[in-house]
Order: sequence, then structure tokens, then C-alpha cells
Amino acid sequence: MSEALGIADLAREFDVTTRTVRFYEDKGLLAPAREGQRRIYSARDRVRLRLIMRGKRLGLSLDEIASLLDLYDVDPSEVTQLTHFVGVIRDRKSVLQGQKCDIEESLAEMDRLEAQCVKLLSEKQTTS
Amino acid sequence: MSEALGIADLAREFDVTTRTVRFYEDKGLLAPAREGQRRIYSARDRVRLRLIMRGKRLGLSLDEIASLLDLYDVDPSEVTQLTHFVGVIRDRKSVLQGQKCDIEESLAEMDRLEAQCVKLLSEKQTTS
DNA sequence: ATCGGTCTTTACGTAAACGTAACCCTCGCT
DNA sequence: AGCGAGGGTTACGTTTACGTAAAGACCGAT
Repeated sequence: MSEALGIADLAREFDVTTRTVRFYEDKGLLAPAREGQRRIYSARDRVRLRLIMRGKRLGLSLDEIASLLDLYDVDPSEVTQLTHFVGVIRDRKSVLQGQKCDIEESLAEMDRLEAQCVKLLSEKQTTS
Repeated sequence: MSEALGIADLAREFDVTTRTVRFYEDKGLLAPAREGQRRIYSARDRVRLRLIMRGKRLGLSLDEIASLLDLYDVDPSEVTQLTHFVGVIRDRKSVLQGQKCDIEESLAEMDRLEAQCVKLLSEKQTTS
């Protein structure tokens, strides 16, 4: 019932290598518990890895991802950190907004290109 | 009136170094005209660089960007290429859709985190 | 006992995307 | 004639994000 999952399990679940998981730990992105020498990953570690993967899909570097992960561990008593994080969050939001615009543009162009290709192909079809 | 712009002009316009522009040429992403030895950039080159920069903002590698740039130079007579491109375009679209979802999720979380921070801060304020 | 499988650390290798330095040419002043 | 600005090529250096190999620890099954 303990379901203590090892590094191989985690790696399989997220389709990465164990090397990658250890590398993320070296970079401070993960900090699994240890059972003797062996790494034991908790639900929190899984959540973190999910966030890491999403960050990667959005083109973030591991350093950028690291500072974003900090946002999820805010110390509610540190006012200076809180105000700092609000700034970070707003910056992050504007970057995301920008990316969203880029994606909308790209999607529109892809639609256009696809329609153009399909049209050209149908012309070829009918004239053959 | 010719407005022939050199490498420095282009670099300034997109806020990159001339080294970067030359590097993109090495990679086949740009192919400026030459006036003697010097590179002359056309409107088409500018469009391409704009697409390159957008691709980078979305986390694409230069190789990926290169194959996307090909989409804008489709040979309308090559049916095999057209059908191939349709596949590439659809793959690209699904990736973009996925990124869009990631962004929506991230934005929602950032909103949540920001609200949480602001709330904590206001509590500190009133109790001080 | 030993064998295979999974885990560990340590360390060198590598591809991508440029940075940086060295050295050359050429044009437009002064 | 000299000189600085800007452009060119060549080539080595650097960072990031791992891959890959080496060598050992541990554990259950045979």
C-alpha cells in the first residue's frame, strides 16, 4: 500500500530517462527522500516533475523552471518574498500572454497554409 | 529609396547580434543577396527573421524552425511535397494546441498564486 | 554462492546556439 | 597617407541539457 516509487517508475511515467531525473535533482529541481541510498519519490515530487515537463514544452530553461517552482513554495510569512513573487508572477504572466499571441498567429498561418495546400491538391485531382 | 539594409540594420531591428544573423545564414535559415562581399537583406529576409524569432519564443530549435520555414516556400506543382506538408502542418497544429493548453493552465495557476500572494500581503497590512 | 536486475556515484562526451577573438578588406573622411 | 567604422571569414570557447560508459552496492531468485 505504501506505493513507494523508485526512479525507474517515475522516469517511465513521464517518459524520460533516469539520467534526466537525476540531473534535475542535481539542478535542485527535485529533492526526493532517501531510503538508504535509493531515491524515493513522493506525490509532491511527481507534481514538480509535471511542472518541469510543462515548462520544457513551453521552451523554458531549467534555471527558469527552477525559479518558477519556487513560486509554489512561498513562505507566507516573508513579506519581502511575497512582494517579490508578485512581481515574478506578473512578469511570467506577460510572457505567457506573449506566447499565447505567437501561438494564435502561428495557428492562423498554419490554417491558411493547410487550406492553400488542400486547395492546390484538389485542383491537381480534378485536372488529372 | 532603395533602402538596401545591411546586417547591422537588420540585427538592430530584431535586437540580435550580427553574429546571430550570420549564424542563421550558416544554418540555411537566411540567404541574403550579396553586393560584392556584403550581405543585403530584402523584405523577404526580414519576414523570415520575424518567423525565426517567433519560433524561438515558442521554444523551437533552429532545425525545427528551418523545416517550418520550408512551409512558406511550397512548390505548388509538387504533389508529393504538398501532401507531405499537409502532414507537417497538422502535426505542427497539434503541437501548438498542446502548447496553448499548457499556457492556459500556467496562466490560471499564476492568477491563483498572485491572488494568494496579494491576499497574504493584505492580511499582513491590516494586522500591522 | 552467484547471477541478473536495479540502483548508486563519478566522469567524460556531445549537440545546439551562439560569444569572442584574431585578422583581413574597404570605404569615407581629414 | 592614415585612420576609424563597419563588414567579412575562420576558429576556438562556453553554456545547457542531457547521453553514455565505468565501476561498485544491494537484493531476491536459483
